[in-house]
Amino acid sequence: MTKEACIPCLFSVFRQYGYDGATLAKLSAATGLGKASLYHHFPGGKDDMVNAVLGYAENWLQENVLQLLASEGSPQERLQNMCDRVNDLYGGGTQPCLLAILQAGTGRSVFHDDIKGALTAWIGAIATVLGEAGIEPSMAQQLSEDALIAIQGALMVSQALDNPRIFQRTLQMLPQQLS
Amino acid sequence: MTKEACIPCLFSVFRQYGYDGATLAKLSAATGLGKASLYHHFPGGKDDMVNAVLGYAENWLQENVLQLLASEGSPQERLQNMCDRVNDLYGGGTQPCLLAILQAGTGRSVFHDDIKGALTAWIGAIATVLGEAGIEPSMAQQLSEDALIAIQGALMVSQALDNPRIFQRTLQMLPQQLS
DNA sequence: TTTACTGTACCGAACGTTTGGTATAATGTC
DNA sequence: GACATTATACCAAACGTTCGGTACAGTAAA
Repeated sequence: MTKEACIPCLFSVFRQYGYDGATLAKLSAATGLGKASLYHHFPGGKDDMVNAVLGYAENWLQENVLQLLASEGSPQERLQNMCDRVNDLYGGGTQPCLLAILQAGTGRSVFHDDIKGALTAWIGAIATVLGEAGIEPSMAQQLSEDALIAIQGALMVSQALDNPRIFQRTLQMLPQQLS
Repeated sequence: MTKEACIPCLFSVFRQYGYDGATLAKLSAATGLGKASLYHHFPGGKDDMVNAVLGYAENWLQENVLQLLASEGSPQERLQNMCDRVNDLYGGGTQPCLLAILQAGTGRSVFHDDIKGALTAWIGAIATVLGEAGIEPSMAQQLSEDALIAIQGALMVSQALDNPRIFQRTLQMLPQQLS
């Protein structure tokens, strides 16, 4: 098990249990590595692992969402493609958001800047697409924020109500709602 | 310090740090009570405290939101009043949501039914108002879900971006967006 | 004297972390 | 090719700390 290969395992534990809930025992079981082996790859401990997982998530976002938003095709097509990727990312509304669970609560603020940066980049990428669709910048910014509000809110409500359809419906309405 | 009086203190700790992050040391410091005193009032330990805090929150919701939605006045007025209360509840977008932080992550599911019930009641109360405004039931239900999606999503995005204005703007647009 | 409540001391268990060391494969040296 | 050395990946066990929780003596009020 190489370091790169075990990061997705750590990712799934952190996004399911959050920082405090993700114990070394769970992380060890998920990766198949002993605690000491985890410390071999991540000398900084849990914080080091979270940083690696956040980098992994940001990289995924960059390659699967941001690049796609900046690619060819009509704005409507690109937004629709983004929704498809987002649906995969969150398991059709059944999987929590890593950024959301690490952000939850104002208590821990160590990873706040990372989360803020990732969300800002995401919103900016959508705003650029909307700008290319002829929407004025301030309105494009606001609509992009609304898009992420809808995604994150629908994720929370869907999981609280045990109803992934709410999330899927929200994603489905998103492209036309943005124009 | 009576039992009732210390519940708001427990509330603020749980909604700031979540279940795992709310240690007995923090709960003791916030209430000014020793551990023995906390266990005198809440023999069931942390779970007991969370249940009390959830009951407190549900009661607050009932008296400050649901009753208001079912009161007199035009639908628009009642929805506007709800938004004002919600703005207070979440400190203008600076305070996390207890339900959201306890719901975060699929790991812990002990309080899931409580959270689901509270959210369902809230959505139902909004849907009733929209019904009285002449909106057909299925559409009213969907719009009400969208309202909670907007509230919860805006709360998360606002706090991640350090920008409470996003939350306030969302709340401000909510009444007209529902009709 | 009874009842309600609280502070102190304490417990076992679980926590994140460190230590000491093994197995293996690659690298340098003769 | 044979051998010593180094680097990497890994683990069992233990470390000190903090966790949630308990036992008990003491205080205050009725």
